[in-house]
Amino acid sequence: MRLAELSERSGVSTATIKYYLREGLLPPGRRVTATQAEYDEEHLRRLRLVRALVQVGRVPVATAREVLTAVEDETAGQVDRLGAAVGSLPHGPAPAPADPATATAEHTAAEVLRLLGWGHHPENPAHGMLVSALAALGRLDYPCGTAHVLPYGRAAAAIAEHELAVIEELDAPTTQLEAAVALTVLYEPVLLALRRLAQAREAGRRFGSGPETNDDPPHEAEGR
Amino acid sequence: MRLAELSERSGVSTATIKYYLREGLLPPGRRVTATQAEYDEEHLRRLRLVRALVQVGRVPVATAREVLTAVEDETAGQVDRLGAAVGSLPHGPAPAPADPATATAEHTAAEVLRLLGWGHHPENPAHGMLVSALAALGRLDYPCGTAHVLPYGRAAAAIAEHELAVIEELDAPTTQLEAAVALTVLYEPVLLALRRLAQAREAGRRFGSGPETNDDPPHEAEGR
DNA sequence: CGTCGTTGGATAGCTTCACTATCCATGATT
DNA sequence: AATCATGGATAGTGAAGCTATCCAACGACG
Repeated sequence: MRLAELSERSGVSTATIKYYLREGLLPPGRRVTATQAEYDEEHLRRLRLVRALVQVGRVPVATAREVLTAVEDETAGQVDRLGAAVGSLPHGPAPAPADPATATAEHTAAEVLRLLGWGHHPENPAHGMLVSALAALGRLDYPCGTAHVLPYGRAAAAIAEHELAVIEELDAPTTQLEAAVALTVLYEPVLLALRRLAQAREAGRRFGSGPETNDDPPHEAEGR
Repeated sequence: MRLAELSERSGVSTATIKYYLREGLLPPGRRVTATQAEYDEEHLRRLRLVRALVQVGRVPVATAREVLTAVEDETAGQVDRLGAAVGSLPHGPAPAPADPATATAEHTAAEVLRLLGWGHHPENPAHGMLVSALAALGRLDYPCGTAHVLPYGRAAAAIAEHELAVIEELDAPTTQLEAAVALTVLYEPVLLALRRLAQAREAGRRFGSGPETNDDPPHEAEGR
């Protein structure tokens, strides 16, 4: 298909597709003449993925390129590629080094990780993300001790277990890697949205607002 | 204290503080002469809060103003103010209205909320956030059915329950509201970072990477 | 009292990001 | 052959989040 058709089928303007091509987010099309190129279904899929990462996952364009490059890096093993890809995702500012709040946060983080039985991996960008967020909370005197953070860790463990199970029963390894990254990014807003909805419900329940909703979940079992 | 001291104590440049004053994120100082103003501890605290929301919570400056304004709106009840404040937090693009993927996502969302026994609140911005994320997943043929989303919902419920308990045992009502907003925003990176760490550990465990860490947590029981 | 550095308000400028619009040589279509 | 579409190169746009410059009024000091 031509650029125009790619644009129509994806709902992305040709100007934007050209921009993504320039930025290396999409591989160039198969050159059919000196001035025309041909794109296939794979391009369409990739374009949709990029779009989802950028718009839904709020990943910067430059970062998306890094992430997708890491996924396709043939020279590394699966786990390393996944680590590299997820590691280049946005992870906020680095923690302020010489700050007492940072020191406290480091300590809390280490303690939580120990209690959860995950090792201590300060080289993981997510660790810095955790520490700087805890430091910001500490600086404002908000509760952020081990006991406060642990429930989040337990919830995260449950989620990760579920996610890895889902990923394992997917198709090819390449697809699997891409899927792992896509699910990591695209389920973030799902999780955050559900948390906000849960908060709203819980706040309503506790402080009694407007129309009460049913208190017990009606579910009996889950069916894929 | 003067602007310069406020700057020094917060680590934020005077230029940036002036910018926040202009944007209405900080209330103006007490004017002591025609050309000089005096700031107090409350300003310092507020500045730190703004900084945390903007830098750690990735809340746009304009949005932070709306959120903080809503928190201080004396004309509404607690739950409404909280709803207004959290509702003006960033929530991604609105779901594409005439898209089949959106329709499927709406259905999944409704089903999940039903199974969890939370009502259906399409007016909540978090609901749109949930639907557009699910739609993006669906468009890419990634698993996003009810059974896949439900575990996130359960995790969110556990988290929200913990959070409301924490908020309830805080001080004054005004502080409580501000705390609710701050905790909502500032625990987002905590949760996401822990999820990524949990994923990394789980991936390592399943696909056997590098130095294995202890498999059982050293704690004895969990307190849900 | 005059000088000189400091303060803080106003204004304009800068940088990054994510696109978007224009040009134009070539190629396809009628 | 005449006209329209394609796609690469280049420059421009607008929002966001600061940052730098001016400048009149203060205020501490000699």
